[in-house]
Amino acid sequence: MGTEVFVRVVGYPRSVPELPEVESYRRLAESALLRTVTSISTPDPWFLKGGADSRALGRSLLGHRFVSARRIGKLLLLEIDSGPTLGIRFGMTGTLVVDGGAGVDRLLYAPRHDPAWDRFAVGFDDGGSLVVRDPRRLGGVSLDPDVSELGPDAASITGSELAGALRGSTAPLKARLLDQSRVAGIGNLIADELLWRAGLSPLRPAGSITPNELRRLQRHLGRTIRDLTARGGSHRGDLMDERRSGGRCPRDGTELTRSTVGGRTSWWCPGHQV
DNA sequence: CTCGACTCCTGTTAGC
DNA sequence: TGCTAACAGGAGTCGA
Repeated sequence: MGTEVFVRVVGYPRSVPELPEVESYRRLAESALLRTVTSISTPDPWFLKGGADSRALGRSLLGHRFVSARRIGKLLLLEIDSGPTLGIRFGMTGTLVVDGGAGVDRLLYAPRHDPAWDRFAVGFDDGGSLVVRDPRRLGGVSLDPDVSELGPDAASITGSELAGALRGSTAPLKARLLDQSRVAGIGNLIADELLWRAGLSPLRPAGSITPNELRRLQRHLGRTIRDLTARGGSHRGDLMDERRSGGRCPRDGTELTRSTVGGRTSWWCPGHQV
């Protein structure tokens, strides 16, 4: 290969690890199953959470194999053949890299691959590797992460579970949907896309959602996650390109409103989201 | 218990 | 053109 084609990535990196991204990491991680770990790299102590220091990780991983890759919300769980389970959170900018290929979005931060962004890695006896790459260090790895605080997974939540997650709450609807202890897996981009599709204002008190609206929300939640997963990421929503100052509703042309809800920037259509 | 505000982190970008 | 401050957001903590 003589010429390196240098593709400049324009704009803010848009592929934030929400449910679709982590699900694709999970599938990728399946290619790392049943391979014996012979080395680990933990260059960033900050990235090791819940007391999972280098020594504990080495003891749990060296000579062992991952036997299953599960996901709850945005948490990836790699079960080890014996002992604790490895938990991986990707924060805002994390990606999973197995055997040198990028996980979900090769363009995220590509082509720059600062080696310092590799916060955690295991090497296999066949020469391959599993690497967690996270420029902004908001992710982390842990052993036996506490999953009891996570709500039902957004991809498979039932209507009654969703109703229970919203019932009686005075918090804004979107804030409740972003609360991982209520529903696991919804991030800021999916929340905006979902509420736009369902025609619901992010500011509505969660407990004010009527049974009809709840059914609509439930239906659009499943569809939105399926759509975005099929399209390749949470940034592929119909609303995405308009999430900016001066952006207009793709449905009715109304200028979008920007609000801060649950501490997150929210773009929504005051015309049809009520 | 619930909920909002604040904090962590650092690459990117808007604005001077 | 170069610099700086604001911004992005998942998750944990804290206080009202």
